[in-house]
Amino acid sequence: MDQDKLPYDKFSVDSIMVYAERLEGHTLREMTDAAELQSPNRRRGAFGNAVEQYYFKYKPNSSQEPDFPEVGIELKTTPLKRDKSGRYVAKERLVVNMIDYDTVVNEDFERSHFMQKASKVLLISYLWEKDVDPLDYKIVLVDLWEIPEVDLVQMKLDWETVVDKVRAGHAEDISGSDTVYLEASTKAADSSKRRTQPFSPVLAKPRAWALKASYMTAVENEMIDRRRQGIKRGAGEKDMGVLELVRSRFEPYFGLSEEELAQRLGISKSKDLCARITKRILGVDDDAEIDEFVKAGIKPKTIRLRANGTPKESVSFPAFDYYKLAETDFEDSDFYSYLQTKYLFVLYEIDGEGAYRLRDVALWQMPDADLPEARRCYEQMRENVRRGRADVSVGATENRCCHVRPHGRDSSDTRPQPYGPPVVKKCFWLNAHYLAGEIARARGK
DNA sequence: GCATGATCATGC
DNA sequence: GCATGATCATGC
Repeated sequence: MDQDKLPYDKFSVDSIMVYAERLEGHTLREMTDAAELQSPNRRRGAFGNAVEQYYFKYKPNSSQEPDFPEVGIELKTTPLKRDKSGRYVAKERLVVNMIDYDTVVNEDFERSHFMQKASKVLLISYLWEKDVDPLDYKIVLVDLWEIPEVDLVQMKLDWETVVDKVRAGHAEDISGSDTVYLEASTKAADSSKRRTQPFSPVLAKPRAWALKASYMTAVENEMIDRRRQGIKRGAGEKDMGVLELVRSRFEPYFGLSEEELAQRLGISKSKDLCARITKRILGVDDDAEIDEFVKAGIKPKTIRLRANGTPKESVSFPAFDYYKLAETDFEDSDFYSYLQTKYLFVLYEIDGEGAYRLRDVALWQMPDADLPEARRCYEQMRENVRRGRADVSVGATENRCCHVRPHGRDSSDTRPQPYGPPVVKKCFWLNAHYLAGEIARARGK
């Protein structure tokens, strides 16, 4: 391709951005002469390639070089979709670059390969819609993105969590659930592809640095808001990772009983006392403060522990729909998305007098290694529904991680099932015993 | 102490 | 009025 014919000055960030921003509010069909994309929807990345090839007029490459090498800018296209309430959410994580286990162990975060790739990104977000030709995706946002100061601390913690595992010779134990904003996400699901690592003979899955979807959702919405209002948000002075920030909020209240907390925070004693205490301590009423939380997609859960550290109760999720269960694969299910969520466990422990005292907080997400077991529970219940036996649950003794149990107003609160009579509402629960181990692990870190 | 069915209480 | 998070109650 003839360099002289580029419709922008490749040496000028401004020129590139002015040209790029013309895309906003339009589709590729409107803005390029691309008549068709080879087998649309078929190939992943068809949209991104088309942007590079037909709009910016350069050949897509997968080399180490930035896409705009003269100014060190990386081009990233990424899909947004609308959730039930019409808000934009990132459809997927944003993959940055492959992790080379052999070299990453010698890097430091600030000068890492990841930071080189992620430090300056021309982000193009488009609205993904089912059954729509990629040429007709509407481009929602075009902006230059750099990792915000306030996010660097957590990002670095995430990076080091992963790299430390490689340094310890345990690249095969890396899990996407280890981290908060940045994750080491698996590439190539098929088990034939495995990579060597420097400090162990064990082969590990190939992984790439990626910004989590929940993080991208926050980033993109913030950019969209900012563009709409034409204002710049001043960066705060947060110097802590999410867990440290949250813990520091809770710390003054550790050791207090529910009654003492209620009194101290001016809340009446009720069944959702713990939830309200959590809200109050987190300062949910104050938008700016919970920002960190939303960005990380973290959901609080109250758990009361017995003296031996076992939760008094299992933890429930929303009730499921029997029709939906019958026809939805595990990976596409709500249950799966609940398990892909990071939770803040707010832990109360019973004392000698039988009063529950706020003891600790811990971040938890189901480890990838346990997903197959959860999947087994899901499939077993799905099978029951397909046999017209939604009344049959999956017992806590049948599955190491989770079980199925009623979850309605009362026994008359039923839902229809596809092949049998209506059955009381049910949902998936995390086994109290499984949680005991997971909580110990999460707190041990 | 544990498994499981049943129900409560609040917010939206 | 329902969905949801949380907890109670019973039987072994």
